[in-house]
Amino acid sequence: MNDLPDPLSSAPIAEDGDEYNFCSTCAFSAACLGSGYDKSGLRDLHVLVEHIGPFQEGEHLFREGDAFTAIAAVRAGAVKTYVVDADGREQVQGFFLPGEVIGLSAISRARFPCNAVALDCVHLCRFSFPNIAALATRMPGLQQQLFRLLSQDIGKATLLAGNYSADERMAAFLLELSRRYAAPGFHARRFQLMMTRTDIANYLRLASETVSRVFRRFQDEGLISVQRRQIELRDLSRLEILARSVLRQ
Amino acid sequence: MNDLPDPLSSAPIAEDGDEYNFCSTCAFSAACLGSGYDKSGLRDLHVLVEHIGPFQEGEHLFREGDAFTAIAAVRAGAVKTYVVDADGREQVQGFFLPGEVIGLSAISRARFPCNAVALDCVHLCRFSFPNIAALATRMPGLQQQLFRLLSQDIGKATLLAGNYSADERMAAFLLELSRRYAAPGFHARRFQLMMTRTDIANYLRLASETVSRVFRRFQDEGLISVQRRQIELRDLSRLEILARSVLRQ
DNA sequence: GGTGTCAGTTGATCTGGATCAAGGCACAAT
DNA sequence: ATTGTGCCTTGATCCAGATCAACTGACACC
Repeated sequence: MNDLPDPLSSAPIAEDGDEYNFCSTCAFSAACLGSGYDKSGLRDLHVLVEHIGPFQEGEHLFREGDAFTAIAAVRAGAVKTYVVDADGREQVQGFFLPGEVIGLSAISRARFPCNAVALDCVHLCRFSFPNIAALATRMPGLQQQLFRLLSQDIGKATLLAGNYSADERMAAFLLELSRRYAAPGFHARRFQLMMTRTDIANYLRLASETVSRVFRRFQDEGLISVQRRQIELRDLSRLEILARSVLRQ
Repeated sequence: MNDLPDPLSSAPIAEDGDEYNFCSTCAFSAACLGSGYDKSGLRDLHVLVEHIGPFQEGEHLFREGDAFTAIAAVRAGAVKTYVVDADGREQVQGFFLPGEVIGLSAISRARFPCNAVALDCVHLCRFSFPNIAALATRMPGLQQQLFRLLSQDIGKATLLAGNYSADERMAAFLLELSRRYAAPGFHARRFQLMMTRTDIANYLRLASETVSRVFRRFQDEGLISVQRRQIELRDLSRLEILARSVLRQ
């Protein structure tokens, strides 16, 4: 098993006698706790958070074309976003782990450009976008955080756009997952894949058979150990060499 | 030749006796002219614009790793952004035409994640990012516009991440160029490619030979007519059918 | 225990596009 | 005119990864 920090635990923030319970995975906590925040803004942010869920495995959080009203941070569980192309093939656009923010790509057209589905039991922190944008005008730290998150997603999308081999993609994918699991305190080298081989394949633009074969070869070469969905990264430095073109540093 | 609107012309904006000269291609004009803007904000935005250039063909606007201090809208000319991967191969990330904004992907790390080079004679409108962000706290319309632009770029990057054939990619590329040329008033169906076949290939993750062959085949099939870098789209509806999976609507 | 189902594996074959190789074409410098 | 020198085209061959097909293994339900 993964060693999991309790994903639903909250971090109480004492402030002048008031106390706000931000969930520990909320992506905006940092912005709010940053220096120079507006005290009443902190209260407002707390008020406009809505804890929603649980969503069961397979349940949709939103669908392509739905009106966009809110972004959401994952509190617990994992989410897959995808579109279905003209020929009915699924293109996976991304996976979202605890602490990560979903929905930023919907801002520009005010509609969700993709579907989002729970890969296991998912809890979210929901933020009305008009409200959080209004609040951001009073909290420069929050505005900065939003700009940062949006900008990060551009970079993330650019990664898998590159022209890379199956091995490079897979190594980058595993290291990326590792980094992102480690961020909120999960184990960096042993983790549970929450998606099917087919999902991974659709994300990396490979066939699922190729995913199987690369896993097998990586295991035979001592890079990883994989058993069903349990992954252990056994040779980070060789994985990093494989992934260096994709991850660029 | 393309029929070009004068790219350096300015749109004078009369406002209570004051008059500001925003260049006609400046991507923020719209935000500033939207309802509910702050009058002094308009003045401030005007002040923080810096018209820079010209950059000659081949000259770099910035390089990977450079400190990020400003975003820029293209006033005239075309820009290519790219990275060079571990094996020395160039990966083209995007092309920027008049009216489009460069540098948004640099916000999150405060450094440019790529190189930008002029493809012909380029003029820019430069906006200090700290200043424009500060101004955005007073002009909700400007903040919205920034969010929109950032969000749009996520979608743009997601497009070419998909798993598409050479024909689909090329058709989508041509239609996308057409749409983007048309936006600031250029001819939508006849235009000049400003980049080499190799650039297009690196952008679409193809070999330049493949780009040549697809052009030739598209021409033989009556979809386009191409002569050196002069392109004419001759059958938009068939191109749209080819591109429908990529462009998704 | 049987049997359905879905996820994953493994092997055999096929193919889209890459790579390799050889010219061609437009334009600049001598 | 001659000789570059990029850029582009065209043809021949190759190969990474897709596709097709058969099978396995885990788990749920009767």
